[in-house]
Amino acid sequence: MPTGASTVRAGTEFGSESSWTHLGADSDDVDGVYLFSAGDRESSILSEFGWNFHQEYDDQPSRAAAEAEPDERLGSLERSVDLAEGADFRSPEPETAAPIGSSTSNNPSVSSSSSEDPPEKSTGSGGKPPPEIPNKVKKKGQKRMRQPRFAFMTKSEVDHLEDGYRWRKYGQKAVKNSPFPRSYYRCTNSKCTVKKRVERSSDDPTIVITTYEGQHCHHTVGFPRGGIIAHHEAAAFPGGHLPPPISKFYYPTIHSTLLTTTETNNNNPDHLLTNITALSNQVFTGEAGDSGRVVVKESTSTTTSDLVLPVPDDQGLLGDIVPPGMRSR
DNA sequence: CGAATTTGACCTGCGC
DNA sequence: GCGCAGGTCAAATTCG
Repeated sequence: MPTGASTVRAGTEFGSESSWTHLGADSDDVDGVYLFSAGDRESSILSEFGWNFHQEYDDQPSRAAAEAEPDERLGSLERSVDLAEGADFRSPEPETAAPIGSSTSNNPSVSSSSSEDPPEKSTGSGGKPPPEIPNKVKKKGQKRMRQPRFAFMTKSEVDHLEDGYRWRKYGQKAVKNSPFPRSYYRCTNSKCTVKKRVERSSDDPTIVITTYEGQHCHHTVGFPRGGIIAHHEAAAFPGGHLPPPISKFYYPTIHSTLLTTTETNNNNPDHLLTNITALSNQVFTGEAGDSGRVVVKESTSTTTSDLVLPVPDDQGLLGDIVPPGMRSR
């Protein structure tokens, strides 16, 4: 039983408030160093990435809205979101064109795309259409709009990571060039259209790639344990309806532009190493520090900077991972 | 018995 | 237009 997470621990900050502090950036585009520390910053940081969550959540709408700074940020955000296009990580940018910058003025990509999807989803969600109403019709002439996506690469033995939401599997498909199938899940909340895809990397079977699409319109149902985290996450991701309110070590994902590879070792909880890979080919490598933070170095062809990521208490670290055999079903 | 999962079929988008 | 691959549906099956 894993306990002494010397390298990774901390948590206190998590218990209460938290936020990311931008310590500095080496380059204009690159994120600088972010420190998780106080409460308000988070929203600003989020806005840094273009996330301005203020819709539907009364919890902290004012704050989010107030601090949200659309404009410039949005650009990158949306781009990242698009880049995150999970389906195929090989294809750099599926449809970057559309959303970027277009409706950014007021609605972050998130809302813009969602506004677009709902209608489509409604019919489609159900999916597809009852035989009588071919959705082809509606699709005609209009390219299917996708909701923002976030992809996470998590090193884990478990395919389906606990993220505080309830999911219902609605399909599974064999993936080309990969011996591992891809599973499709949909949020069980009838009003929620969020979907997620889970697959294992063909390159490294130990890596689980989870792609979230859309935004939750409700709170998490709660974590198996360590509800605080869930709550916290919700805070970290304004509105809590962002796809990523997942396990603690998904923090890096707050940087929506990144793909994260988090390694969790049930045998050695002390070892929580996170590799963050930006979709833009920027490579991040990280190492757990005993200061309760994970320092992530970003290596790009042009610059290098550090990202200091918060690491929750060790207990929780593994707690969110559902051990094999413990899966809900 | 209701809910969740499995799985083959069908639909859609895209490249050739 | 055709074929391929991804995505979704929905009936059947399994599970709690």
